Amino acid sequence: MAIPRAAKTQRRTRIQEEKEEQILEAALDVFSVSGFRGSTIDQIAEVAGMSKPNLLYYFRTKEAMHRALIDRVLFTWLEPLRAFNAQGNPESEIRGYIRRKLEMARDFPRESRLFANEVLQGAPHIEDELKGPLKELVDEKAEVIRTWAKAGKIVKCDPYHLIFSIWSTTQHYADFDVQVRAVLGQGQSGEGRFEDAARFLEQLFVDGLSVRAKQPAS
Amino acid sequence: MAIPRAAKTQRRTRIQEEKEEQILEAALDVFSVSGFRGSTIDQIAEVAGMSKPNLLYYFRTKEAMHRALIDRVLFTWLEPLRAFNAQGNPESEIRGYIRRKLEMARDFPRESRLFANEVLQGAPHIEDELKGPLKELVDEKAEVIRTWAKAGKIVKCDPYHLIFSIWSTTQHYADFDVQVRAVLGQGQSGEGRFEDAARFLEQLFVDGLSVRAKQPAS
DNA sequence: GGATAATTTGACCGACTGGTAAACATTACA
DNA sequence: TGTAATGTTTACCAGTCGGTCAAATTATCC
Repeated sequence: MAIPRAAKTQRRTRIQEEKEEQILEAALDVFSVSGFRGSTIDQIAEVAGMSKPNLLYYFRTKEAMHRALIDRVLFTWLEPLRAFNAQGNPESEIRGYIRRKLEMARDFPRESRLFANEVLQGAPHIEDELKGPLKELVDEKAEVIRTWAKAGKIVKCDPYHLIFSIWSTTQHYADFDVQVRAVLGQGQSGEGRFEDAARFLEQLFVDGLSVRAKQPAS
Repeated sequence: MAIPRAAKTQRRTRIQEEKEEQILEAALDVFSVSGFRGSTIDQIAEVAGMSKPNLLYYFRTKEAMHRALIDRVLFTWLEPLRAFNAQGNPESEIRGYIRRKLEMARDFPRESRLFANEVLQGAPHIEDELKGPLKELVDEKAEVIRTWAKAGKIVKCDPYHLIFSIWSTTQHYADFDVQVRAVLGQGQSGEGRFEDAARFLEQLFVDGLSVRAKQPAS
């Protein structure tokens, strides 16, 4: 009898490990483009090169595949914000955060789009994660930024909206990639656009928010 | 015989006008949440309070409904950018553009999400519009910004990425509304968040990019 | 090599999908 | 008021959906 699905002895066989990886890879391809409702198990099966019942042997439902993907992505997606260091230099911390987020948009666009699709459609599967772990992490880092501002190390601004704007500007290059390419045209659509973006965002956020280049009140 | 669907005499009856409006309103509700593939005609019919065949009497296919919506939204969505005036004062033009975009995110979030869903999923229905009219408009306005920078009225920066960052930061409040609310928590989730966002974005873009508050090279 | 467990598949199910046909109801207008 | 055009609905269709099942195949371990 076959019951497994990562049950019984907790230990997963080599095949289980490989196949689950293979399935999640395919699921990421499909979910990141069509969202949960718009994706079908058949599509994922075809991309994964396996039969549909075989997918359902490893993940009981379509929702279980999505869930597994989301959990994995959510964790790595917050890594850059977690690395945000209160003891560091404000300017280089912000610069580093932007750089890392932009690199993730470049190197893991599917993960970004999966997340964007989910939030865009009302986050029906991850509302708890947003209100819990995410909010706590942002609250913590916002406090750091506020402290820097109070100490005069950085211009005074709303830390939450600062974080939102860093999220949106960087993820834009993954989520709205088609639009960015269309507007930039054939010329600048190579990977050079990420370097241009990095330069611009650094100028906008770092130069714009650092205190040293500013007068107290114009 | 019934053939109409806005054919024959071009002139649309009162009923046609009303019903088509009613359908598009419902379609916007549904498409903006689930995207094209994830939405069903039955859902739209239920929201519209009409029978499915009745919808299909006014719009032959699901695609036709989507098309009609996209066309309408695309036009109004670009209005703020079109209003961007080369003769105006750079600072107030940018400020005004941000304000208008933010107001649209607040007042027409469904339209923003419809568009975001479409682009996110690879823009299969609007690629031509992006590469044509949109690109031309952006090219034109980018040239304006570049001129301002050359004349020293504004800090030198990549005009395309400036426009991208205004798009992304403002639309973020419509597209990622659930996330924004979750992070801000019960307290700041009222409409006040748009005022806070406006204040922050103005600070970031206007103060950050204006020349007068900056030293030439720190 | 054989028993046992793990894996894979084809056939299938009921619910739902986009869309059609044709009968029925309503409106506009002479 | 009659009638032709317009608008609406019920019943239906073929294809797809998520998911099940039992049989077949393969890996594992003694």
